[in-house]
Amino acid sequence: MKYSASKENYLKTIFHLQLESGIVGTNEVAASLQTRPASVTDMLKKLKKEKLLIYEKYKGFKLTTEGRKVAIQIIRKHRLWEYFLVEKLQFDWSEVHEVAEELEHISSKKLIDRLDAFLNFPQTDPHGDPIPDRQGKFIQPHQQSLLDIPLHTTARVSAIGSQSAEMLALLEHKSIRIGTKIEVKKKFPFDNSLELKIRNHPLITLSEQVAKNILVKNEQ
Amino acid sequence: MKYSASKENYLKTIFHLQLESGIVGTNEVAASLQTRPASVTDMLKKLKKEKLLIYEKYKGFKLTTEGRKVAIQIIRKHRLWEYFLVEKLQFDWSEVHEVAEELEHISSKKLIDRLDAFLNFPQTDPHGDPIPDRQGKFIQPHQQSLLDIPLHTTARVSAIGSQSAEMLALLEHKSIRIGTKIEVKKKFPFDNSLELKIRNHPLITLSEQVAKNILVKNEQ
DNA sequence: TCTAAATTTTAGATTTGACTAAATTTAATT
DNA sequence: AATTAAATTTAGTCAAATCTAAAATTTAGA
Repeated sequence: MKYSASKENYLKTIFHLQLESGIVGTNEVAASLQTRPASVTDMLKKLKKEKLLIYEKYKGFKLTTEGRKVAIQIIRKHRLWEYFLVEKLQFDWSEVHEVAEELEHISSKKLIDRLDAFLNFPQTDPHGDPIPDRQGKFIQPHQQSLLDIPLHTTARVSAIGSQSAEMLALLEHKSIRIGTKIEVKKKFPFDNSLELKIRNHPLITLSEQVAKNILVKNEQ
Repeated sequence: MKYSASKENYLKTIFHLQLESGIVGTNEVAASLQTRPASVTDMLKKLKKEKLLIYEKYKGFKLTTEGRKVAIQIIRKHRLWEYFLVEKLQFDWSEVHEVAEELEHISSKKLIDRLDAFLNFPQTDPHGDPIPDRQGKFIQPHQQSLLDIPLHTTARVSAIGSQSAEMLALLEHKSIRIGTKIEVKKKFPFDNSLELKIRNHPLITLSEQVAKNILVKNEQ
C-alpha cells in the first residue's frame, strides 16, 4: 500500500510519541507536526478508516500493528538516507535531517533495500539511532538520558533526542557527538545543569534542556 | 523558488516537447502527462502567473528563460539519480526511470551538487542523454534516429528516445544498449522495418516504431 | 461536586490539482 | 466561404489536506 507524504508523517510522529507516552493526544501531535489540532483530528479519522490507528473520540489513540509497520519502514528510510548523506556525500550530521525528511517519502522498496546493501547494512544512523532492517526489526539499545546518570560515571553518547538544527549546532560547538566519552563532574540542583569532562577538553557546562536530550550508554 | 512536484512535471514535459516542436499545444502535454486537456489549461494559467510560461489562449505556449532554467535543473536531478541508481545501486537501466521520477523532486540543491561530485560529474545518464551541469549547461550531441541513417553505415547507440519499460525491455532482449555498435544491413520500405548486425549476434529485426526511438551517433 | 480550564472535535472555508461536460475558438475540407 | 472537425478553454465538481471559529467533552481545582 502507498500512503501520502502527509499520512506518512503522521504515522511516524505518532510512532515516536507513543514510544514515550504509550497513548498519544491530539495536541501533542499538532505541536510535533507544527499544525493545528483540528487538522490532526481530520487526519486521525482517515488513518482510523484505513486501519492504521486505534482511535476513539476524546480518548487518545495509538497505531495498529499495521500502522506501526508502516511507520517503521519510514523510519528505516529516513535513517538510511541520513547515513548515506553523511558517509557518502560528506554532509555534516547536523544538517541531514531535513533532507532525509524529503527522501524518506520515496516509495521504491527496491531502492531502499539496494541502498541498505550499498551502505553495508549499517546498524545505526549518524545520530546513533538504530536503523530497522527489511523486516522492521531493530535493537533498541539500552540508553538513558545524560541527566539521569550518576556523578563520576563515564558513559558514551549513543543518540541525540532532539534533531533541531539549533541543538545540533550547540553540540557541534561543544565537541559532543555520537561516540564521545563523557564523565559527569558536577550537578547543580538549582537549575539541573551539569559540568562534564571530555578528554582533551576543558570542563563543559550543559543546561538541563540540552542534557535531557543527550542519550548515553554506560561504558562497561 | 520551490515548486510543487506537479508544476515541475509540467515544466519538464513542456521543455522536452518544445525541443521538438518549438511551440507546444495543450493536447500534446495532456497526452504526455496522462492527464486531461482541461487540467493542462488550468496549470498553464498558474505557470503564466508565475512567469514561467509564455502563453496566450488558443495560441500555444513555451517556457520563459526562467521556466527553462527550472526545467533543466529538474532534468539534471533526474539524470544524476538515474546514473546513481545504475552505477552505484546496480539497477538495470530499463527500470530506473520511474524511481528517478520521484527522486527528481527532492529539493535540496546541496544534495544534488554533492551527488554530482560523488559520481564524478558524469556527462551522460545511462540512456545516453546529456546531464546538465550546475549552471544548466550541457552539450546536445549530434545524433539522429536509427531510421535515418543510410544502409551499410555503422553507428553507435547514443540515446533512447522512449523511456517506456516495454521499449527498454525489448532492447534488453535484442542486446541493444547505449554504446552498442550497429550496422544497418537491410531496410524494408513496406513497413520501414530494419535488419541490423551487431558483432557476435545473429541478424536483428526492428520495427519502425522501435528504430525511430533509437538515437545513434555516426562512428568517425 | 461543580465549575473553569484545557483538550478535542465539528462545521464551514480555502488551496491545489484534477475531473466532466459544455462552450468557444481555430483549422481543415468540401 | 461555409461547415465540420479538432483543439482549447470555461464552468462547475471533487478529493486531500489544511485552516479558523465555535461547540462538545474531559480534567482539574476550588
